[in-house]
Amino acid sequence: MTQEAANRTPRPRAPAVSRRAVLDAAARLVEEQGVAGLSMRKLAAELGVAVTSIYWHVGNREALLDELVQEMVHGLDTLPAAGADPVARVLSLAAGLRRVLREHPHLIGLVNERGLTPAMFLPSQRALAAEVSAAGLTGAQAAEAVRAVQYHVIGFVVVERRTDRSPEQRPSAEELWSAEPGADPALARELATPVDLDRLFAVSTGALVRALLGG
Amino acid sequence: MTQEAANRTPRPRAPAVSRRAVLDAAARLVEEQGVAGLSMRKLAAELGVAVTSIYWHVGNREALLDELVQEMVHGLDTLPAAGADPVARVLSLAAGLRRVLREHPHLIGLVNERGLTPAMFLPSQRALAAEVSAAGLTGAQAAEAVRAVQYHVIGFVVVERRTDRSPEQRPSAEELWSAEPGADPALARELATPVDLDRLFAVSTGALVRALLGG
DNA sequence: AAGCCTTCTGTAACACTGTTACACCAGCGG
DNA sequence: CCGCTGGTGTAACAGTGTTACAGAAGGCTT
Repeated sequence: MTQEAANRTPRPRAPAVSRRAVLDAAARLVEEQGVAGLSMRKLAAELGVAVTSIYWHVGNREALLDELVQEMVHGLDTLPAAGADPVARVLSLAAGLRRVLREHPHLIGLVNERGLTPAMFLPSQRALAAEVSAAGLTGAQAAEAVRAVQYHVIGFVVVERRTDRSPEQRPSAEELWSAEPGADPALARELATPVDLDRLFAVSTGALVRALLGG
Repeated sequence: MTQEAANRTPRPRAPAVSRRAVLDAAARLVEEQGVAGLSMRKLAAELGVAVTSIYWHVGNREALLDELVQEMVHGLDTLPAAGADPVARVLSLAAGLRRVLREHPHLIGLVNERGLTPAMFLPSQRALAAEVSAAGLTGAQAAEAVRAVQYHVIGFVVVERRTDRSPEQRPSAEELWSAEPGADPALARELATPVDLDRLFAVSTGALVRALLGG
């Protein structure tokens, strides 16, 4: 009986912090310093309060993160699908999904650790399902197409996010490929170039969707 | 001067632990309990030695993990490509890459945090490049195909690994889709079914590769 | 043989983490 | 006035990575 009790009575004495304030401060900390940067003591200090107050309001760290994730997931809007044909519409959904995921870098990991992945991706899954149906696919084949696109996008974002975060890759792909030309020098030269993630996403997702939808 | 000095002289007094023993014990701990389960004190206790000895031999935790990852990466064999046509050969490479990644669950995260991704994936990238060239692609288009396949496979494995690890998903996809049939009941029924990851991988990768290679 | 120098180990501490047992204070209802 | 409930604070426990420092033991030079 922590938060429920607090909400029932209109507080006897003005509390130093509210559950809302704790959640907001925690969200800010996570956004600034990542999940590892969220410590109960830092949070308490930030709010000018003792640690035990935090615990009283939110239970413990795990519950706090649970709540944060719940709120973030509910804050995600349903994506609009734009375009004339189903392929274009699915691609716009994929691009939108990628954009949303990139805007919430810490979210994917948190969501999966908490077993909320299906809930989080249900809106996009529903939107994808509608477009896949419109493209003429049904049953198992349609389900596979939906999931294939989802896995592809989520996986891509996870990988590209890591590419972003990582500092200078020590033996960089550039050096490695410059050292070993291989059969096709033009290919080696290209692979020695930094990745254009936007383009790579467009190309790979386009290829996948067209193949799946038979466009 | 920790490890280098130790290797120069044939040890004056028989040391209680060797750098090798530390690395092996650490690898075992990581394999059993994950990266978070590797603590310097646990490691020392396991070896019947004080913590400072660990630090003397490997520097610190970060350097220890660095070394572990280096060894694991070097232990990865080059994948063989099997099949008649380029599409089949690329697919066999993709399947092999997935298999290897699944066998080392902790590796991907560690590698990326340490900026070793290009070094780790160079062998598979080279193999993919050869097959893509054999399929007739050149230059930028070939490079995009190589990278698209790589991102797809790595992303898929990351996502499916999380699916595995996560405990019971709280509002499971099954419940969610049973509650909301949508337009195509057969599709909803399929999406309410647990994912067959092997099949999904085969379907999505097959579609992607065929589209990229024009097969 | 004496002394030093390098290698390696141990003790004990610092600062940090999540968490909790416990005391306390203030306002409300009886 | 008394006690109950809501909310806060102090201080501790166990755990983490890391390090300053004290040693011990063998090889080297003098």
